[in-house]
Parts: sequence; structure tokens; C-alpha cells
Amino acid sequence: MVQKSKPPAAANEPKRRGRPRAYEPDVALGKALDLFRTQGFAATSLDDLSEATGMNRPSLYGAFGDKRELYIKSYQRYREDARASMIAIFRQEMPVRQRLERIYAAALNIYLSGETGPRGCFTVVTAASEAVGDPEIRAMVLEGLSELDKAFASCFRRAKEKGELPDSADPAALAQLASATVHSIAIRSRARVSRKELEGIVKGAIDVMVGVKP
Amino acid sequence: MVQKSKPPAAANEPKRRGRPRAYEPDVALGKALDLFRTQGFAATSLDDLSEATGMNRPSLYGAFGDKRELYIKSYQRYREDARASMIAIFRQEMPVRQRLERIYAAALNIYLSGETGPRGCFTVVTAASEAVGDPEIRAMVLEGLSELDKAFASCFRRAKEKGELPDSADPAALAQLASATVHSIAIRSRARVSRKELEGIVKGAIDVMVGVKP
DNA sequence: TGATTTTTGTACCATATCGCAAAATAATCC
DNA sequence: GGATTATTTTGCGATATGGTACAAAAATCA
Repeated sequence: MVQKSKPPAAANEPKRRGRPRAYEPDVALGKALDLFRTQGFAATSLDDLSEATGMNRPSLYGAFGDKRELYIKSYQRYREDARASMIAIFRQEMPVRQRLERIYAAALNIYLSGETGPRGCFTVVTAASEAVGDPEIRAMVLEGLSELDKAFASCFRRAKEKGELPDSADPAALAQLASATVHSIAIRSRARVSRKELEGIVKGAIDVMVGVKP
Repeated sequence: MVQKSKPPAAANEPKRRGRPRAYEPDVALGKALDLFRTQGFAATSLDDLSEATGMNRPSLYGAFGDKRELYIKSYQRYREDARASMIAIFRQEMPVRQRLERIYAAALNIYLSGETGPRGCFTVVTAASEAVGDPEIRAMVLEGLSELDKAFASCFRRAKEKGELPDSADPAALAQLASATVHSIAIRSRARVSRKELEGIVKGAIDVMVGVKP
């Protein structure tokens, strides 16, 4: 039930008043996210979360609110992380094909990571469970889905402007296909389809979207 | 707690010995499937199932086994139904585009049906939840995924033979894109994306896969 | 009619679950 | 050192959960 031995004494924080926390909120949230990603909301108990985070239930409650709030915060954290790794890829200038390859490689790294096996995409997992019954969560999922669509759309628009794609190419349609490929490998990864096979799917999809590599 | 008033006296059955069942296994399984599809395994309690099926728990247990077995049987039932509606579309001869349109229309009907709102694809829902932790269920999901891949692949192969697709077309890659589109609309439907929008995604995907309609 | 068989309905058990109250602990402030 | 503040720890309580035992019920069989 102990998370760390020595607090890194965050230099910026002025001076906390009462008993010092025995956990770091960030790493605790990360552990919670890990659990939720693999097991989902309903199948994850507060005891599970307590054990994984190293915080007992009242502390968990105090820090993050109830189970649902913790789930939401975990999901937000996931989105931030995912967005960060995507933005990095979008910043640099490179050919479409290469950009797509990098995006999918990053996605696969996220989806296949996990000590107990691959866990897929948390947006997809959440869509498949809580999204139907919880309007607030559903709104977040929708946002996550459309964010990806938009990123791909801008990617294809840029490519078209640079002449990498024929005039007939429809960036919006290509973007939704690119997103669909992401959703598909997310699903398949949870069924333990091998990385090799997933990479094959990605390659085939890219070939159809931007033309077979010369 | 009563499911029907009059048993339809199934003409084929010879003569059952003891007290007659107060439920029809088929409709009960259908109700269980409905619940599992919307809520998932963990979030569905035996009480929920008992109420929905009109059977009390001991009867449920006697008829289908424990909760997990009931889930598995529900999933098998779902797959049989889905397969039946696909086979019908594959039997008739028609242009690829039309065949694809029909397949996606059938899929959307399944995904968007439901009294309390859209429920998506049960294979996808199961992949996103139980598949990671339960090898037997995972195997069934894998089979469901690859069955769809194969159906699409044969669809594109036929189209290529008939000259509807260019020689350069790769049926396997196209099939995986077609499957990906199915997965994607399944996910999106659970986030309550409108039917209109989903149909737009489908149209865009078909255009990319078999060429824009002349 | 009475024995037999199958299913239902009630009640129950052991455990898990979520959430919280209250006391103990460890730091700072004065 | 004592007051204050923030956090941990222990433990509880109300309910939900999956599963089952057992008697009552409803049919057939002889």
C-alpha cells in the first residue's frame, strides 16, 4: 500500500501544509488508466484500483472522486497522451505515406502495450461499453473520434495540395477510412491478433489510400 | 415473471414429461442477448437477466448454465443471426457496389436497432471487453472477425474476376478495409453518430474501394 | 388415483461492492 | 511545544451479486 519511498520534492510547489501524500497523483492515475483500459469500467472494482494505485479507497476518493469520475479522468489522461504523440508526428514535414506509417506505428505501440497483454484503444473500449449509457462519457468519446478524423483529413488535404494525391481524391472520405483502419486494429489487437498481422493490415490500407508504393 | 400465456405447443416435440416450461428458450436467449449487447457482460446482473427474460434465476441457470455460459450462448446466437443475413446477400448475383451497399445497410440495421438506442456490433463489444481476459471468448471473437474478412475477400475476388475491379486491385487489402469500415460504424453507432452520417461514411468508403460511381 | 418427472418460486448464503465516518498520523505554522 | 491542516488507516454499513437448496407446482405415466 505504499507507492513511493521518497517524494521527488517537486521544486515548484511552495510548501504543502498537512500530512504529505503517500502517492503521486500522476502515477496513480496512470495505474488506474492501465486497469480501466484492460478490464473496462464495470469489471474494475475499487479494490482493484486501490491495490494498483497503492492508495486505499478513501484516499482514492479524496483525490479523484468516485469511480466514474476516476474513469473520466483516466480517459482524459489517455486522450492527452495519445494527442501528444500524434501532434509530434503532424508537426514535421514529410510525405503522406511516411506520415501515415508513423501514425499507425504510434497507434500500434499504444494498443499493444501492456504487461498482461494488448489493450487496444481506450476510446474504442469506452465506446463499446459506457458510451451508450452515459451522455457525458459519450460526448467525450465522440470528441475523440472526430479529433482523429480531423487530424487525418488535414493530413490528406495537405498531401493533395502538395500534389501527392490525385485531384479526384476526397480527403474527408480517405480520412474516415484511415480512422476506420485505426478502429479496426484497435479491435483486432484486443483479440490478440499479432503485431505482424496488424502491420500487414496497415500496409494494405495505406496502399489503397495513397496508392501502392512505386 | 411470466413470459408467455400459451405455449405454441411445438408440434414436433413428442411429449415432455414433467412440469411444462413457462418460457421459450429462444425468446429468452434473445432477451439476454439484447441486454448483453447494450450493457456488456460485467454490467449486466443476473437480476437484470432474470427480469428481462421472465425466468427466475434457477431457471436461467438450469436452461443456460452460469452467466458466462449464457453470454457465450448469446454471442453464438448473435453470430448465427448476423451470418444468416449476410449469406442471403452473398447468394444473389449483383454488381460489387450494390452488394457492398446491401451488406452495409444490413449491418447498420443490426447496429442501430434497439429500444433504448443503438447498440453496435456484439463482436466489437465483446472484443472490447471480455476478449482480452477470456481465451475461449477471444477465440470466438477472432473467428467472427476473420469470417467477415473472408466474406469480403471473396466478394472482391468475384468482382475482380468479373472485371469490375482493375487488375491492380488487392482483394485481401480491400477486404480488410471493408471490414475496418464495418468496425468503424459499429463503434461510431454506439457513440450515437446519426444514421445519415454513418451512411455517408459507408458511401465514401465504397467510393474509395471500388471507384466513384460513374 | 398415486408415483414420477420436470420446472418453478422462495428463500437463503457467502462474498463483493461502493462509499463513508471516525480516529490516527505526519507535516507546517505560530 | 501546541494548534492547525492535510492525509492515511481502519473499519463499518448498506446493498448488490452470483449461485444454490428445497419445497411447491404442474404435467405425464401406470
